[in-house]
Amino acid sequence: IGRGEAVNVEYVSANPTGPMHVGHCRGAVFGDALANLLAYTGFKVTREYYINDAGAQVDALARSAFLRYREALGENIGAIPEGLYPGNYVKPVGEALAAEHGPSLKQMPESGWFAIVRAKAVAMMLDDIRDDLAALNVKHDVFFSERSLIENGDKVGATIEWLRRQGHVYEGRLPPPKGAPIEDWEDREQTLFRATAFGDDVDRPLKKSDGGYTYFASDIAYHKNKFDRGFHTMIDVWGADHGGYIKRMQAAVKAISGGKADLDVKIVQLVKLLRAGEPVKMSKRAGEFVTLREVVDEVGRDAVRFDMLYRKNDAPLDFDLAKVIEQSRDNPVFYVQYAHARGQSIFRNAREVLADLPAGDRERAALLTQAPLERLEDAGELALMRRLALYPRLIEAAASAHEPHRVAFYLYELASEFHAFWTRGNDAPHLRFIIRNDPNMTLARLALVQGIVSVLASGLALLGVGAPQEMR
RNA sequence: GCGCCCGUAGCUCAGCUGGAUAGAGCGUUGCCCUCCGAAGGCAAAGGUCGGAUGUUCGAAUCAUCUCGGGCGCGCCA
Repeated sequence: IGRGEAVNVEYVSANPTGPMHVGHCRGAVFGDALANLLAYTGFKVTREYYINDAGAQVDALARSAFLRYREALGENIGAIPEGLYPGNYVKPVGEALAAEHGPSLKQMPESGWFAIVRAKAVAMMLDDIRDDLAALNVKHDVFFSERSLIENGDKVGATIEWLRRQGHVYEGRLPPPKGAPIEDWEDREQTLFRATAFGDDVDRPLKKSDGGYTYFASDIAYHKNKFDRGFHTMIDVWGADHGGYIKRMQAAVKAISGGKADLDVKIVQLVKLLRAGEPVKMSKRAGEFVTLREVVDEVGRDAVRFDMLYRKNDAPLDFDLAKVIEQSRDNPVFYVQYAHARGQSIFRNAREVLADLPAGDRERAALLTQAPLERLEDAGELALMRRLALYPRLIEAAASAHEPHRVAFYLYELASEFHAFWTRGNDAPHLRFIIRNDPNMTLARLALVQGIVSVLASGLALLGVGAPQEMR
């Protein structure tokens, strides 16, 4: 269905100010699975990570790193001040700076060391993030730096001027917000994007009172950059707290593309982390939080990925560390993987009846295309075949709706029907997959199993979840 | 006040973009292994799809309104 159309999928919005925490992994997994799905259905997908390395937060990181640097040189720095990052993960940055520069940075004024320290800190944080993403099996093609939009020739300013020439930017005043009262509200003339002309509720500011660009302004420039690179279909994956930002970004994409590009924004809701039903406590104040890595190390990436995808993206999600490693039916990951392993075990055992059954996946599948499928007449077999036949349409629907969770549910249902039919072999031996005195029937059943195993493996691969040969 | 998301069985959630008596897991009740395929399976009970109007031959699905919950609402990203 994609017909080679270029699609840009942007996901993971972790600031490069620390390791990824659990809150990030849902968007990461969702975006990754969606990208898989689109690539599988014929789109030319570019997976993109937008690095928010231009705001005040990375400045705070730089100051935190500088303190750790002085600490690494033997200074007693005391408590990390409010507003900076107190976490221990900043220490290696300080140590690296000390090893690289010795005491020389300390002798400089802030204007001298600041850019150096910030660049080093961001680079090291980004390395951590890449490792975290790899642990989750999440891939990106492009890491795009927000800062690069400003420093390599002011692309943000250029975009604003471009929009101004189109009549979409003007200097004006905004009414004060209706919601929570703002303490230091001052009515001032500012640079505004005419978002209301494209369906938004109010025009949006592009410059801060200190003269810098708003985040929105650089985001417009970024999306214009995507459009200029040839993307007419863009998908952004954001956290729930950014919901109010959708309209203005869609308005901006319309404006910068002259209506030619389309932006779909997928919001992933919050993940509540539980252990056996009890909320997992985290103390942000101490700079401690549950990192993505801790969770992956504890329950494995298959469980994290499947569980995150076994729910609509716009519904909140409870993630129970104890439940996802349970080996039972109420754990969907296990249940689906078990079905795949069961199918594989049939192939292993079938050699007792069909000694010349090829061991290779491909060879066996080729042989089974000759199987006498007309002998599959039982209601359970027919149901399974019907289910298998739905797979291509299910994939298309999931891809065009941008809803990977449909794949997860489908796999669960397929696994369920497979387990049910398997169990009927207990009471009705003629329904077993391997029939000792009837190699032809065995062949037909193996063909059915081949279909099931192939579809399970295919679907699991789209979700980025492993399809094991046997359960341990 | 405004915008967006959600509301389906006791609980957690699906519902294939409008189609037939609304589904699954958990929980409850009752079953299926002396051994060979029980990490599994079968069955029962349980729902005015938050509510109201409307569109339609037909609505959990679309529209309007309403109630309840979540998120957001210059110069944070």
